[in-house]
Amino acid sequence: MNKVRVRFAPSPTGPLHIGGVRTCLYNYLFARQHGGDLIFRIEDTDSSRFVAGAEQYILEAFDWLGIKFDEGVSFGGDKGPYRQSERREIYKKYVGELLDAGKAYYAFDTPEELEAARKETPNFQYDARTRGRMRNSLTLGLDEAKRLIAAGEKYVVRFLIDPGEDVVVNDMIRGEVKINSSILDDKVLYKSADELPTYHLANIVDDHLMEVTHVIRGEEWLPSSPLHMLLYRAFGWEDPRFAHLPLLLAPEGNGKLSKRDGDKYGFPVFPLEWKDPKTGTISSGYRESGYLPEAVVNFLALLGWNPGDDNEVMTMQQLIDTFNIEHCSKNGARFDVKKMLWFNHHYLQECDEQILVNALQADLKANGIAETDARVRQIAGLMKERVNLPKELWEQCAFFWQAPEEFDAKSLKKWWKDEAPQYVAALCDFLESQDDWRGETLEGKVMEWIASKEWAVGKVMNAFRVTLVGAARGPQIFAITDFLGKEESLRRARKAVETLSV
RNA sequence: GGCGCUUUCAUCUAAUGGUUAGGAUACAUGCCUCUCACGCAUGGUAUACGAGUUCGAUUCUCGUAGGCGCUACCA
Repeated sequence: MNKVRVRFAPSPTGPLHIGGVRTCLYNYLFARQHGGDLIFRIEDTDSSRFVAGAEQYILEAFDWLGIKFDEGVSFGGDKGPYRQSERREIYKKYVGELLDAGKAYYAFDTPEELEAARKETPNFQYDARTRGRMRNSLTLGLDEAKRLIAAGEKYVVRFLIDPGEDVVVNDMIRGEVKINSSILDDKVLYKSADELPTYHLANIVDDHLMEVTHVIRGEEWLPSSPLHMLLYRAFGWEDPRFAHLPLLLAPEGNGKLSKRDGDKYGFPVFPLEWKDPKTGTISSGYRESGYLPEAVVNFLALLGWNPGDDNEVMTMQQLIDTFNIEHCSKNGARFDVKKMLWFNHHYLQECDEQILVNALQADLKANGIAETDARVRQIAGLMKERVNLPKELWEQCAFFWQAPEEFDAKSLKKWWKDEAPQYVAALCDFLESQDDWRGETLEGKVMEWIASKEWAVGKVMNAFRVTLVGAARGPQIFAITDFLGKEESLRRARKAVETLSV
């Protein structure tokens, strides 16, 4: 039994899509649970779509998420180089092999000629039926082809596909998928223009040379997997096992999850924030939006797979232990923003509070407030169960630093009834006489006092709360007075009695 | 258009040739309680449709419909 080796092989054309993150996560889980290797390969065979910084971005994203590679670009290994643009000579050799064996041929058709052919023939496909009338080494003859190449004419190498054969792909998730070779066109394997192969050739050669045992990728690759099978066969290589993962779908409506959906529904579709180097457009990222990596990983893992029992909250190690690729669902999964938030809320409760402190400090600074970490930590601990994202903290707890200027209409209607002003005024007088302002002691005193008056606790306390907070919300009231201190608490309460009774 | 994949609550999903079709999120209600939130409890909502096989189908087969993907000198 060979060692399990899988790879994640993105194209550096921009920020990594969250769907790609999930694909990589599944590869990682699969590799880890089998004691195998995860390889990081860069598929930059399309020189025209290369985006600077994308590779670094992808690396940083996985580092943040806690997904570790064993081998590949920036990780080393003895099967490199791991950047396809650095493997030109390797691909040339294998393209030559196919050419020599008559399993591939040179084609000289220009993009314009191909365009014309498509226009002329509906559903034009470069294949057994049409290659005979195109400009290629089959119609021109090999000598003429060689002459054209020597004369510097641009060409591509196409894979010669024999029609009428059923190719069976044995998918670990879907079982046997049968596709007839007639529907495949003579795929371009290599282009002389940039001396690079296309994805199809590079991916087969690399997977073979890097001894990849399992190809776990998105469902969009399923239709071209028979082509890949045929390529393995043409080289006489053993093909790896395949698993085609269901796609991530937009939260509503049609299609797969796209960048637009993120804008539309207000959630990130990228792990990290990305600034487009050309347009300067900024796309939000999970990290910068305040999502915790554990939450993102946990949520993503469950989008298309589940452990078979009722467990949902799982650590990376638990995911590794229970992951089962054959248990993946076959149908596309809609991205549920609400559940993502729920996971984040959950992990926020047990995360390092310094994360919350930092987030809140940033907003305090932005509002010109200087505060010690210790006091901010006190509030963060009080407020975290009320938020899904750290950035919601400030709007939820700004009243700790800013006395209310306006009062929530609904809260007033419910709690600021006729007797309210006199309750609060009397309470203020009582509080004025208290020397021990610590929350715990104050609470007992106040409760006693309210009881002695035979007033309803709720009516008094909520009226008081509204004067302090500006609304009927927030944590335990003596936690608030504790933080505000005697002077500020009384100032707020008295002022509110004044303004609200006018 | 062609080819392929797919179809269980609103969403992610579990399960089985015989179950009251389970869980989670969301939603609603109740409890807790000085409010909000948390937590706890409860509740409603699902096997796309039509045939066939079978004593029995949500499960197996076929068809229909819907969804999705691919159909480039992109990956």
